[in-house]
Amino acid sequence: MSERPSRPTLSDVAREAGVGESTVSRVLRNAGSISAGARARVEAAVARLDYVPNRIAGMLASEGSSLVAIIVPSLSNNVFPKVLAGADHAIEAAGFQSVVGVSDYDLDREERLIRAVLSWRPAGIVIAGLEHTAHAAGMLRNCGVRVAEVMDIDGAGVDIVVGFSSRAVGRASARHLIERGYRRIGYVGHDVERDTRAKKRLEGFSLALAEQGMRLADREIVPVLSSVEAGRACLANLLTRSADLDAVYFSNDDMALGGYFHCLSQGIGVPQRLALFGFNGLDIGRAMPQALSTIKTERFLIGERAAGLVMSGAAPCVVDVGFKLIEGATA
Amino acid sequence: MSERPSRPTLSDVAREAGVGESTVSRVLRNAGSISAGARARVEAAVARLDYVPNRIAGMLASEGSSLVAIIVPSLSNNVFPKVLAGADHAIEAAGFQSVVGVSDYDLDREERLIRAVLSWRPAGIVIAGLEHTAHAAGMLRNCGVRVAEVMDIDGAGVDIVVGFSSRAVGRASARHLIERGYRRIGYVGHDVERDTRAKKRLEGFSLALAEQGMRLADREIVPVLSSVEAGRACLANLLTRSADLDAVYFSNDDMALGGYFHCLSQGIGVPQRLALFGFNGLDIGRAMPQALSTIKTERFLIGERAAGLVMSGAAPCVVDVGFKLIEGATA
DNA sequence: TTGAAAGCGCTAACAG
DNA sequence: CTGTTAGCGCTTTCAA
Repeated sequence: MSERPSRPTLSDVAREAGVGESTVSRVLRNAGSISAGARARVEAAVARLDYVPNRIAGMLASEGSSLVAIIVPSLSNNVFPKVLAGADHAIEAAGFQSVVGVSDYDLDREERLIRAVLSWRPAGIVIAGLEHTAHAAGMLRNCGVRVAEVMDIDGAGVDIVVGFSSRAVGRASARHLIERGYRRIGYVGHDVERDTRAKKRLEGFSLALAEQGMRLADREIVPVLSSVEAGRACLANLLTRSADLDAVYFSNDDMALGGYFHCLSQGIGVPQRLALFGFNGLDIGRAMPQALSTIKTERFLIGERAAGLVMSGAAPCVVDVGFKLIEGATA
Repeated sequence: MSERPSRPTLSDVAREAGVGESTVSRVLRNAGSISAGARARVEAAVARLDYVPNRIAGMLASEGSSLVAIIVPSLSNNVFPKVLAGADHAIEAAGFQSVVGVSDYDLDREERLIRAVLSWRPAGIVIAGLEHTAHAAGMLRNCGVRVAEVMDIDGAGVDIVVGFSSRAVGRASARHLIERGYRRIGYVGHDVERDTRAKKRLEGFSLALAEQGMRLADREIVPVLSSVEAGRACLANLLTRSADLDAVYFSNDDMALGGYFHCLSQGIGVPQRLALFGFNGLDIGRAMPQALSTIKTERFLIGERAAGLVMSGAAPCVVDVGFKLIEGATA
């Protein structure tokens, strides 16, 4: 049974430096005013003991958390890692720490995650989307912690909301295709039940078509996460059914890239024979032989802004960061 | 000055339920044995007060952390988000929480992150790579916290190491190309100074060439993060200099995909005229018109294993999860 | 400018 | 099975 040589504590430092505990605490936090001598002695002691403050104790004593929770549905494509990176960037810059949770697009799991992170008494929560279980929404509303819901502004938020309108994205996409003269438009998408933002894009898209007296000619939706492979397979299916489409709207760039690959391998001319339109504005789209026509959003910025707002205690608000239509060569 | 209606505490629950604090603590943690009646009363009180335990206090009291820190260099391509997802999966399953840090491939920043997460007294640290500043390595060694270094086993680890040999990856890649008869092989890569694993792959690759009396015919390296666009531009540059190459080894799949796009747009036949070989085994490679020849690694698994090992208090070890060469259609 | 002391909310002996 | 009682390591009055 060996004694675990537990780390030095603040009172060890105080003893070593020959000062009181509160003095050590003050120099560590740069608070109050300390004499040069005391400060020097404390700093020397800290160095000598290789002291690392225990923020757990600090948080408990001060009631002030310096953790910010980030809850995202997935890390499998580039979208949420970017949001996470942006949020973490702001969080670290503020001297806070990120605690993350991944819900796998499962709202019950998300609820459990919220409960779990709440037990860490975070300074704030950044969470993707506006849709939550009733209970989760209640917790977010009443937990006394600032929350920023990100990536979607189509709906009612609990507190701070930072994102863009998915419905507007869908509408803009449809208008672009219509303007370009496409008339027999199909849709290729992934799990619309779980990815509510993809669903909203499709709603906006359909609405804009309807405004012109048009409608989707056909659609192929697979109940899985988006992926390049899924996009390729889906477009293949769609075209066997509806060979006469002149354009396809994809649920996102990954799916669209898959569709593009299908066209390449089948010798389907893009966009003459078939136009393709995506969503996200991933960098990869710009490097394709033909730049992908898509809509770009600022995911890093959204994460950064959201985290900044929750930490700064801003008033509840809705920040629409907008989006940008990229006229590529595929539509 | 309004009173902040601070959250109910465990002693509130105890009072409400008419039991002692430790009883509440026991039912909350499922520890010891409690009478059905007491348990019921406590549970009712918890529900009535909407009580959320304060794990900050819990950690401080029990000396047992339930945070695990994950430090990665980047979240910009799919590689580390996958590792993170794997680690987080194991961490959540164990009832722990992930705290993350992103070092941006900057070792000084990484050192600061280590110091920061250490102040949270995590149960363990999962960190990418074997290379750290001297000071960071010292902290990892002496902090009394289990650490798992991931994604690389070519070098000396501090404690637990989970990954694969980048040099072996490079060697296997070279052997494959040699076997296939390629003789004028070039290299296209990204920032080798910061991405030490890419550097090790290149070393292994060059070594294997040397064993056959061969050497890289030419190389094009850009001092930026890898990206599809960088890969495309680099290959273009390389080929203007060395038009007679018959194969190119890329620092990873993103770069290789960019190279493939260049070939497509220039009508360069793959692999007849130019063979391409990548690294990572991203899903996208399988959906390309011609499947990308590459080496696949299990990133989710690596994160999961690493987190599992640090949390379970396994003995220091090196776990080589290996890799798999994927014979695609590009080389 | 400094130190002493009282907690922060919880867990972990230790008695009953 | 259950309650009482010390702390965990730090911050924060409050005096000095």
